[in-house]
Amino acid sequence: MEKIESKQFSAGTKLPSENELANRYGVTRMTARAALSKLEERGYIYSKQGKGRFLKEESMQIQLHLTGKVSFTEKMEQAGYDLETRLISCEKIGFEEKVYKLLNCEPIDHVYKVSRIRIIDGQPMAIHNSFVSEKMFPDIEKERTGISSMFAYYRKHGHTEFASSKTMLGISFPTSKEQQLLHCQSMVPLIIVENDCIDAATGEVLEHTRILYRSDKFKYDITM
Amino acid sequence: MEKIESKQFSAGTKLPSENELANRYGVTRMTARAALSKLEERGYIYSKQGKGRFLKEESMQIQLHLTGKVSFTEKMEQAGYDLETRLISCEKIGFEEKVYKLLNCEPIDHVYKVSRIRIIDGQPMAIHNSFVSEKMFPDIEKERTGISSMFAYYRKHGHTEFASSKTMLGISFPTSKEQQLLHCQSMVPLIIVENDCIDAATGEVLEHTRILYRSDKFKYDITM
DNA sequence: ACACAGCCACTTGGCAACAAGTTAGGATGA
DNA sequence: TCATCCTAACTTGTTGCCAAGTGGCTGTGT
Repeated sequence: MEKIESKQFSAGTKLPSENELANRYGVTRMTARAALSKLEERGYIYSKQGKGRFLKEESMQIQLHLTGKVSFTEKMEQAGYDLETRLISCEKIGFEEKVYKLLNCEPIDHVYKVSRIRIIDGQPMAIHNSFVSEKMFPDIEKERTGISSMFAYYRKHGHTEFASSKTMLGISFPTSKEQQLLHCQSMVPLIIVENDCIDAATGEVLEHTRILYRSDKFKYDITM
Repeated sequence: MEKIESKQFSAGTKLPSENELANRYGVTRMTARAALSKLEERGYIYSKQGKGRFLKEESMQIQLHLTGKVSFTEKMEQAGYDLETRLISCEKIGFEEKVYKLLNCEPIDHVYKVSRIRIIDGQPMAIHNSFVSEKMFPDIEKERTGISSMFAYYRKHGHTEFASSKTMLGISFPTSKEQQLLHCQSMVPLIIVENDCIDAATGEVLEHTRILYRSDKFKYDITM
């Protein structure tokens, strides 16, 4: 039904009005409205009352090697992007069986969630969540505001070599909070990548990470 | 706004009616309707006029190692799933610069698109598109109906060892045709994996593949 | 006591009229 | 001639009412 949009014009060109689309395709205005709303929720167009609907400019897609060992920061700086990482929150979380198990924690242990947002060329692109146990890093509560790079933080605690566990990829949609942080609509899929960071020397699990990427901003390279 | 659904009941439990939701959250019925429609388009719920809205049963997610070298068929049979692959179409395509370039073809050459659907335990899960040049396989037109496994077809033509090129991953939404084939709603994201299959001996590009996975049916393992 | 028809309350689906914002053009007046 | 205001014709946004489908309850006749 919304095959009209596949013609893919560019820039801020104006779309036909609801009534025009309805007449042209022999449907009611409500049907045309629903189709256009879908496009709006996917982030392809925007609408202004009294004016019309317009195509958003297509933002470039950044190529990202998902399976690599290099850190996100290094990848982006190496590719010449202006990356800023901002701390959103660092809070104790309630009991989550999955995370606790991965960190070898009991229900009475405390686990912190360190949330940071990745901003590239002024655009928020991903949310990086690190789950860290207080058991492993007792000073996490005090250090909370000063954390910029997790790797730097771990090095300060004597961990030098890192390894990665099995990494899983899934798709989800942003919560309203995540929509605000990422400046995106409710129907923009997020790519969720989860794995653990392990101290290569001792085998200890340092953190569990859950990264939420805006699926429309990246082209993911998963070559082995 | 649709945070109510995150409570995640299970099975075919009935949801509160539009009016009840509207009253409870102090919004209009249209707003509640819009939120519920989103959930319906994502494939989480279904609605019956006169009865109400109900949760769909959550279908299991199949774990799939995306970066592996083993073929999809082998992966699934090894894991004990009942996999059926059905040929949808095998047609000449118009000129597409990207595909033609990858296959080392000129605009006058003919390229075929072999479309097959992967059905696991009776449920359509993925669409597998192979782009093959007539230059490389002159009998493709005649063989079109008899193709079940692409690898078997290539072996018949003397190619024995295969390699894979760079593999790219992206997200998209299904066209109405793809919705029919995959039995899914319009807002179910598809994971698109693209790469080339190369004859390891000669280095020739045999095919370009574009696989469309239903994102809600798989958990993807991208461990290196 | 039981069968059945009709009615009512509830559900989702759909539509039509209205509201609100924008723009362009023409009438009016200095 | 030019500035200003008003109106009309568009756009999207919102509201309310009615249609259609379902199930349960009740009254009525046998």
